[in-house]
Amino acid sequence: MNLKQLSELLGLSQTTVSRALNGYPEVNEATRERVLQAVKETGYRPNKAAQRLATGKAGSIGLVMPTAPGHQSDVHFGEFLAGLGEEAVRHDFHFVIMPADPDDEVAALRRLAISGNVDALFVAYMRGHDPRLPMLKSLSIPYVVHGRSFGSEPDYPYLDIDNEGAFYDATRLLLQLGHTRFALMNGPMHLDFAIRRKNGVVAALAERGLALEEDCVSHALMTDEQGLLAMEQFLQLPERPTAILCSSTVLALGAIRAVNQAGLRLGEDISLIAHDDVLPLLKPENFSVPLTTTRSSLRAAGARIAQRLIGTVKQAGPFPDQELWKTELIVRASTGPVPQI
Amino acid sequence: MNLKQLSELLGLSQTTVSRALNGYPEVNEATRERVLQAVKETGYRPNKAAQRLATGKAGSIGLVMPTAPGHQSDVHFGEFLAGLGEEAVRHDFHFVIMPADPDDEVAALRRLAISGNVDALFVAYMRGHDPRLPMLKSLSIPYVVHGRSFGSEPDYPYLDIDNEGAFYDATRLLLQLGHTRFALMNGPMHLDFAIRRKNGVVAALAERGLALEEDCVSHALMTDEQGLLAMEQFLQLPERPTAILCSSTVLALGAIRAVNQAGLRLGEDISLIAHDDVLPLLKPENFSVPLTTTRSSLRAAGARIAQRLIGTVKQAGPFPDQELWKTELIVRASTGPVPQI
DNA sequence: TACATAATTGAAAGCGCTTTGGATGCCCCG
DNA sequence: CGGGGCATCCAAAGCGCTTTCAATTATGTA
Repeated sequence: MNLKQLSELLGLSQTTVSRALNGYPEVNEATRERVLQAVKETGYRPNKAAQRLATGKAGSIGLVMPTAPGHQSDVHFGEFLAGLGEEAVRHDFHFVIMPADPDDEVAALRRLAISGNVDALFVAYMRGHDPRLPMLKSLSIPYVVHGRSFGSEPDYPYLDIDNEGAFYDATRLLLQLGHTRFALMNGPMHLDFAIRRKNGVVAALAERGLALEEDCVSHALMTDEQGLLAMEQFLQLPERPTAILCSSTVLALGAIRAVNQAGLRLGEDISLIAHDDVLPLLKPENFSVPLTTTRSSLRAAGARIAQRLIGTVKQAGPFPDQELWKTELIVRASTGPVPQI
Repeated sequence: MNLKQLSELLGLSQTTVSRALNGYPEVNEATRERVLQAVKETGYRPNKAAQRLATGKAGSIGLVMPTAPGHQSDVHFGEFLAGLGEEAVRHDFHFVIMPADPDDEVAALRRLAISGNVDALFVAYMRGHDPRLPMLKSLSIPYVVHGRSFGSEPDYPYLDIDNEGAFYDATRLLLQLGHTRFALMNGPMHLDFAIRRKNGVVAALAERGLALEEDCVSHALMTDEQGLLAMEQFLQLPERPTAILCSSTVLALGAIRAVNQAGLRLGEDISLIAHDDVLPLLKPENFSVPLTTTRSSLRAAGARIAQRLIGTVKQAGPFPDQELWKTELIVRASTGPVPQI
């Protein structure tokens, strides 16, 4: 059933039927009723491809999903998508997800943008000097970046959390508790948030004349396995750190295992603060020793970005181009005063 | 830059350019070269919407993502998507994800199918007598179901794991270890896999003349919180179960916390077997007491389903309509002989 | 009553691509 | 030397929708 058939059935022109369906005012209410009724009876649905071709609007936002046979799927991805979806469903928007080899992201994003398949793009996993940025600027499709790109002029639309501030605050708390030996379990070094978090730690330490030693920093994928390995390394250092900053609750999971296996007590021998993306799976308050965290909801960020993206496409008022969300520092039991030796 | 412009630039007809691009044989090799060269220089990309309208092929597979403000995002979803993506990227397929309120899934799926936006559908989270099945059958779009629907004639294309067999085997192992008091921590009761897993347990117990008491079964969302709660319930029963079957490693996470909090030792006082979907985040071998599991990779299932879906769309040979994957029973340290009292 | 104005409806022209059904020119063979 | 066969190429007709421009009818006013 297509528009033509439907309009013939009703004895109307395609024009009128189309207008009736799309809520244009210049159509008689009685006629509109008749059309709506017929739609209900026939189950007619407009062909999206045709609609898109005619209007240029796709009703969809596009994103690239890095994927490859060996590639760890990212727990955060699902949660973020849920946030996007929460908002998208209200506007009858959908997502076009282009899976792409992590090495091919720039090209994949480009293909997606030019395909005409999407109205707007969402971009994440930002790196320093991210090459996608100049490419996006040269295109004329709206986009919002989740995160930022260190080293690039911040003149692109983004939503980010204050990573530097979060880790600065966390470090200060630990300093106030008397800790002096710090370690940082970070995400992959090339990612923007990792750079900023490290800067936050370094800045807070510097205020006390302390430095962050190279062997007290790990950069790794955010899995619990890597957390375990990194913590094991830290625990073997001659000057074992007593304060750990951790870029994810997932890393913390492994780290805590290492702490336990070493016979140490979390919150007493070792203090740990992790960044919490509010993954439903891993609630810091549910850890056997509840975790002190810097918190910012990934899901909320997703919803907000969807709102901006969709709003822009629908030309619903201007949105702030740059947003920087503060994180909350929530103190639980994994932090305590530095142990007396 | 569109086809028309490109062809004018080349002094060729749209027909020829289109053919050159799509690999048709009736075009001079020299001409094809010229076209390809021009494409490279101009950066021309065909408009997907137009292509789709003309061919009816979208190069995409569609899925519905249940989502709502309160709705827990499912850890398994991301992993499954990664599996789909792994295969899709090879064929330049993408996904169209329609977020939908969980109560609106049937309608959402229908909209998605009729939209012309997708070539094939993927369907999951099957329930008993699932209403989506008759709807899908009435449409003429290819689809593959992940899981099955208890109570419906199994004449639809699916890929499922042998849930009943998995839990039957797991239960038998525990029986052999001498356990007689069993409990089952299951997923939501209306979901197909939950029904089958329960059946598996019941069947194995029945062979020994044992029954599964009602208060030894929990049905809940598969989060660690629910795992904790369910286990706490079990531990308070007058005849405390010594053998626990668990539908997910996520549930197990919470369950083990409850076990520890009660001062019991996993693998000694309490034996536990969990089903492992091979989530990268939660490796059973990394639990403080490594978990005995029934294993089946969600990611592999995703990849296989994508393969079938894309293969069907591309008419690349016939695929088996029904596939039932066996699970592996992997014994680790969370199971042991029944404790002597 | 006559005419300007508002309310409805339609015909037809795209949107950018694929594909059918010819054309055109060239080579080869009888 | 004429026509069949082949290699190339093209004009134009859709695919199913939106939207411009124009036509028709109903309404109101002087």
